[in-house]
Amino acid sequence: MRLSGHAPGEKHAIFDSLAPCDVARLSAAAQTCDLASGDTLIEEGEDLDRVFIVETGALKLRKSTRDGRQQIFAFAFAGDLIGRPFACKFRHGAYALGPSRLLAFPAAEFDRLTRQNPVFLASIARLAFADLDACRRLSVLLGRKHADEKVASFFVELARWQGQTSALRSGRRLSIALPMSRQDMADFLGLTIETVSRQVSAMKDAGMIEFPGRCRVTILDPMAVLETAG
Amino acid sequence: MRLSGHAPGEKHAIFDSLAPCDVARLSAAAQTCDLASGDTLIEEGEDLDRVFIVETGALKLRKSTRDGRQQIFAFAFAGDLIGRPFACKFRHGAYALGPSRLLAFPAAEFDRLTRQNPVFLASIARLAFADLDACRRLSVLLGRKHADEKVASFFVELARWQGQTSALRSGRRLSIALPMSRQDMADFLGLTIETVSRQVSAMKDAGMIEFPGRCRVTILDPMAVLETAG
DNA sequence: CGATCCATTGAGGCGTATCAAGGGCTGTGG
DNA sequence: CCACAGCCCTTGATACGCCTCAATGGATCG
Repeated sequence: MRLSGHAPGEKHAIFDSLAPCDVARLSAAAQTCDLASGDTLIEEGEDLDRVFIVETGALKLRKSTRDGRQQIFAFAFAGDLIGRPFACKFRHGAYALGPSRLLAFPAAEFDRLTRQNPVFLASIARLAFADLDACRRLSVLLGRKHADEKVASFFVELARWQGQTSALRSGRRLSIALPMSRQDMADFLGLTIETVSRQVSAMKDAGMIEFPGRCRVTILDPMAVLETAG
Repeated sequence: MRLSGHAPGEKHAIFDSLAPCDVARLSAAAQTCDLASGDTLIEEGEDLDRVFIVETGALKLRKSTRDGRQQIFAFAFAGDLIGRPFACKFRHGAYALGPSRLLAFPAAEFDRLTRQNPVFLASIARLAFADLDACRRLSVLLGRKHADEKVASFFVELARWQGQTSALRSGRRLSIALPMSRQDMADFLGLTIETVSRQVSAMKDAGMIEFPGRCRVTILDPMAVLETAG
């Protein structure tokens, strides 16, 4: 995986501020980590001794209550960072949605970079603020939206995660990868799998979406989806 | 307000990394901002041309849907930062819960400090990560907890906001300021005011809490509250 | 081709929202 | 100091949306 030389828009442009010697040092310390569908990358409460960059595939980030109810608050796609500096424990689990490959860096090495390279630190801070904005949007969804709005919002977010927001807003039909199960959608939206299924069927019947295959969704009427999302 | 010389634990220790000349420059640019109960500090979508530090009082941070449903995702107390670097718009409104005093700094000045002082930037990043953790806890609450668990969790968070977490976990009775209305609690918990009122009454009847006055709550049985919070 | 897992659909119940009325602070003015 | 007004807050009755439980349907993989 390239650690530098990315376009400014690309997600892991975070490494572009690094000096060549730091890139070399990081690359030397990096380990590749392959996961199969459903595999656990980290469990809630595990020591944060490594940070990860998703290279291919997708993961879900999830917290649980003591009695096993689960809430997904984010999905991680290629280029996304899992882990952070200044922390000693993961406060959430991370699980592969499908076959995925990640790069793992020692947290100590990562922390050193944040301390020595302010531009790198600024990139990390920007990521944190972006994650915060996403989580606050999720709060509005979870606290104040109805099931139909939640499911429509899910497809809007799905487009965003894959850099398709402007394509969606253009109003033209749009096909997007859907690597997560109905259960994952339910755990993200604070619903049950049955309610998600019913709402998805309703949107299908309304001609807003269709499913060319299990792992793909086509937004037939982006404007209607955006409108329903609220 | 002192901008430096704080104990490491204090919230606005973020300014402690600043050189004396930067403190002087910030102080010179700072304006005091007094709000009465219910006043608007900023509206959703407003230009982020200033950042604020809460000096006294408390505020609610809130997002709304187009049709007026509201979700509070955080409260800001003395020492808390409202605003951020690297941004051009507020994505939320901020409203005073009671008489409050804030310090306002030009965003440009604030941004300059983050660029020139890596230790200051690191403090801001730590704040962002702390806010992110809080918002993720809120996601679990909103998506997966029942009304009774939500209200109990609210009192746990209330203690946390006021630095009383360890006092709460000690198990001894504890009196905390409650500057927000039932409506604010409802808007934070994703409930209606009536449901909040019913759950609060149930906790009162169960001997878990009591109200010495409208703006104060006494946790009579911290262990029961923590247990109910889940 | 069958087994398995995931998704869909249906029936019924529960929890929270909604609608409506009454209670009790709190602050103000007589 | 008391009376009154206004605003929160509380409590009750009912409705509705989502959850739960149950069975069927359909895709994927051995």
